[in-house]
Parts: sequence; structure tokens; C-alpha cells
Amino acid sequence: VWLRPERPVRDRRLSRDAIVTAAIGILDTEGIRGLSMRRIADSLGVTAGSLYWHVATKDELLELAADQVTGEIELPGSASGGAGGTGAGGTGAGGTGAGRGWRAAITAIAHGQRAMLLRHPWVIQMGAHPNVGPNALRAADRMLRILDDAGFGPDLATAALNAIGNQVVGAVTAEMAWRQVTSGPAGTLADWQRDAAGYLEMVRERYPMVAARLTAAPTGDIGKVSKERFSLALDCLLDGLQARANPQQALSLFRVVR
Amino acid sequence: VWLRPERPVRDRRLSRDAIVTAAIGILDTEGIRGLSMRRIADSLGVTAGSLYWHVATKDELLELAADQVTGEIELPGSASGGAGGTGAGGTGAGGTGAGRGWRAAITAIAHGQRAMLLRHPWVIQMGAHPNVGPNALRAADRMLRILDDAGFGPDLATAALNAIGNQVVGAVTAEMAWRQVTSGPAGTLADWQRDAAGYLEMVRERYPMVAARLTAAPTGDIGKVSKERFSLALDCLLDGLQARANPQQALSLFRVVR
DNA sequence: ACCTGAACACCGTTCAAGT
DNA sequence: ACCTGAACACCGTTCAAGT
Repeated sequence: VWLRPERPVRDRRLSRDAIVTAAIGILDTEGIRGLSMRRIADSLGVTAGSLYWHVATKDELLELAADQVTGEIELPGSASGGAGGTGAGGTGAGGTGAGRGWRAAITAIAHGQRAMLLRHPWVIQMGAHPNVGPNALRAADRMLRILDDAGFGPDLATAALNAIGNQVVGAVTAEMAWRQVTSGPAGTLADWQRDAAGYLEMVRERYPMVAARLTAAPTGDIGKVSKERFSLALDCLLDGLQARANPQQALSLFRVVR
Repeated sequence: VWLRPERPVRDRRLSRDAIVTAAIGILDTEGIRGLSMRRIADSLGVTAGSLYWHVATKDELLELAADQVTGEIELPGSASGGAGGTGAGGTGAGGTGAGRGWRAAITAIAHGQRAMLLRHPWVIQMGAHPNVGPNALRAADRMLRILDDAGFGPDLATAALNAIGNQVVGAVTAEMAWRQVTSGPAGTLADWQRDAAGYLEMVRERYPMVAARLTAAPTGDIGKVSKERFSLALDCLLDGLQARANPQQALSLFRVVR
């Protein structure tokens, strides 16, 4: 007893931040199924039970981790990384995305969100949860402001925000599923095609459209094709939204598209 | 031993079908977290281990369940419920969705998929998995054929199929999250607003756009608002897709939208 | 062929007890 | 205040053994 100095008041080996960071590391490398409270504790040299002093539940920890990585999304025109300013001034001139730049700004944020989700796919695998962390709110506020400046009404801006987010999440989901099939347990795409030969035969004769789509894919790498498809889908969606928000301006689009 | 007659060869108390049906029942009533192999076995009056004679793993069982309910989606113009015909004839006249009816047909299928997912939200919570069950392929083939008849090229049809699916899944995800917040542990929306008063205060001053969106919602019931938002988003998306598939035809849209 | 019973190696979470 | 150790009530999966 005498040898050991009294433990300082602030010698907590743990902190909520350290736990979240450790969890993100495990999630990134081992996936959402590799994450357990014991696993986190091990990586921190600590007991599982001790985590519950800093965090109420595993679900809460996952929410914290999700919002943490949401902060990685770059929001164009902001110098700060996620801490945010002090409220700043009003929505004065030269605001967040005035004029015709709104489309580029929204597109950039959407691509940023997509990149973040590709780095941290477990955010999607977490399942449906109300996303109301500070970083998520910050990104949503930025996008809503851009849409507002672009002439979107409140209802249409809400619909646009959701629709764009859906497109991002869906694109990443599809890409992860596709990667999982090709580099799955069998290893290569050829392996998979051999294993599923019988099933594919049935598919080919009963569902020819799908079969054609499945066999047409192997050309080019997945990342590139996925990004192109996402860009196309996003452009289509933005065309439709723009037409609702500002019919006159949208008309000129069709000459370009054509 | 003598009293009991020899067990007939076909007295299996279990079958893959019965297991899947039981699993769906539990998933619908108790959610994906309420499902366990032991729980399924209990509901069938059987031991957990016995399930593994009919099913390789819990994940495989979930895939079977997901494709089963995918079969509930009504595909317009088909009399059969999911068994399918014998290959039928070619893509002759009066096909699957010729002319300008393609939009109505696609919209109907999308609404059908949405309704199915609202009945079985666990399909979404299952996480990203390659969806290649027979019923999923059947629906995909139908939609691809409709888009093909409508003049969509293969690439655009693929993008459209994905984009529409993303919109459906995203809309249901958002609706479930919203329902979870309002009828969560606190019970009513008022309870939640009181509990989160401090947080909301911070949100209001730093993220006014989001705050306005959060407090504007309570009017009207969730189901109605959600359906309207989904319809709007789907229409926007289809506008954009249509413009890419058939620019001339799409031009006339803007007079209607306006 | 099909199911039981018991085990293995895990989980998330709780909580007295220590320091 | 903060962490340990042990326990509780679960998991998915396996597999000899029964019938």
C-alpha cells in the first residue's frame, strides 16, 4: 500500500472520446460484426464493464461513433472542421451557395458523404436510427441553407435533402453488396459464377433482363463504375428537383442534356 | 418401444417453409432484435439445434425470409402470385408496359415495394446484403422490361432501377426513424420535446434551418405526410430519368409541372 | 432422416467490491 | 470517481446420441 502513490484525481485511463475512437478503429478494420464491448475493452487494456461508466449502452456508443465520422464530411466554404463558429452573422450577401452554384455545392457535399460512407460502411449497417447528432445536424443545416438560397421552398428543400441522402446511402449499399459478392468467400468473380452456374442458368431463361445485367458488369473496376452510376443518378434527381424549384431556369437544361 | 409405431418416413415436424414462416411472424411482431434461433424453435415446439438440419445459418434464414416477403410485392399485369409462368412468349405487342404507361407501372411497383417494407421493416434492418433471391430477381426483371420498353438504354435502366429502389428504401427508413422518435420510450412527441429541451435550444440557435424543419412536422399523421413526400421525391426522380431517356417527350412535362 | 440434449465460445449489461 | 471481477441471462452453432 505504501509503495503506491495515491491515485491522482484525474487518472482516468478511459474517456468517452478514447472509447469512441477505439470503436471506430475496430469497426473500420473488422466490420460491425467484429465489434463487441469486450473487444473494445481489450484494445484499451481495460475491463468490459468499465466502459459503462462512460457510455450508457452499446447502441449509444454506435451513435457517437456514427456522428464522429459524419464530421469528416467536408462542407465547402467552411474553414472550421466541425467545432463550428459562434453563430456568425445573418444570411447576408455572398452567403452559402447563392446563384447557380447551389448545384455544384450540393453535388460536392453528396460526394463527400458518399466517400465517408465508403470509408465507414458500418454506419449504414447500423440500421435505421434517428440521426440527430451534432455533426449530422450541421451537415443538414448547411444543405438546407444552400437549397433555401437556391429558391427551394421549405417542403421541397426537405424532400430534396432526404432524396439526395437516400441516393447516397443506396449507392454505397449497392457498391458494398457488389464488392461482397465478387470478393466473397469464393474469392474471385469467376469462382462465384462457377458455383452458381445452375442458379444462373435458371435466371437466364426466366429473367433474361436481370441476367444480362449481371453478366454485363465485370468490365472495369467496381469503384469507377459505381461512382459513375452514382453521379448519373444524382444528376437525374437534381434535374427533377430543379425543375420543381425553378421551372424557367430548368428549361435550359434540356439543351445541355440533349 | 413396442407401443410406439415406427416413425413414418415423412413425419418431419419441421420444414424450411415452416421455419421461414415462423421467423417472419416473429420478425413482424417483435422486430429483428427479437429474433433468435431459440425463439423460433420455441414457437415451433422444437429444439434450436434442429433448425440447422433445414437451414445452414441464421443469415441464410434471414435471406429466405426477405425474399419470401419480397414476393408480396404486386407486379401489375401478372396474374400469378409469385410462382411465375413457364417462360411465356417473346416481348410481343401489348407487352409489359408499352407506351406512356411505363411511368404509372413503375410508380405502382415502387409504391408496392414501399408498402411491403412498411409491413416488414426488418428487411431494411437486415443490413446490406446482395439481394438475389428469386422474388427479388422477378421484380427486377419486370421493372427492367418496363424501362426497356419505354426506351431506356441498358445503362440508364440499371441506374433507374437502383435509383428508384434507393428512394423507396430511404423513404421507409426515414419513416421508421421518425415513428421511433415520436412513439419511442418517452411515449409522446411532447415528452421527447421536453426531455431534449436543452439540446433543442442549442440546435435552434446554431442550426436554425434544421430546427425549423424539426418543429414544423407535428401537423398531420406520419403515414400521410410520409407517403406524400415519397410520391414527390419519386416524381422528381422520374422526371430526371425521363428527360435522359427521351428528351423530346420530357419537354412537355414542364408545362404540367408548372 | 430427422430431432434432442448438452456443450462451446461467445454476447450486452449489472453491480458489489476494491482503490 | 473510476475501474475490476464475477455473475446473469442470453446468443449462434456444433455434434454425439437417440429414434
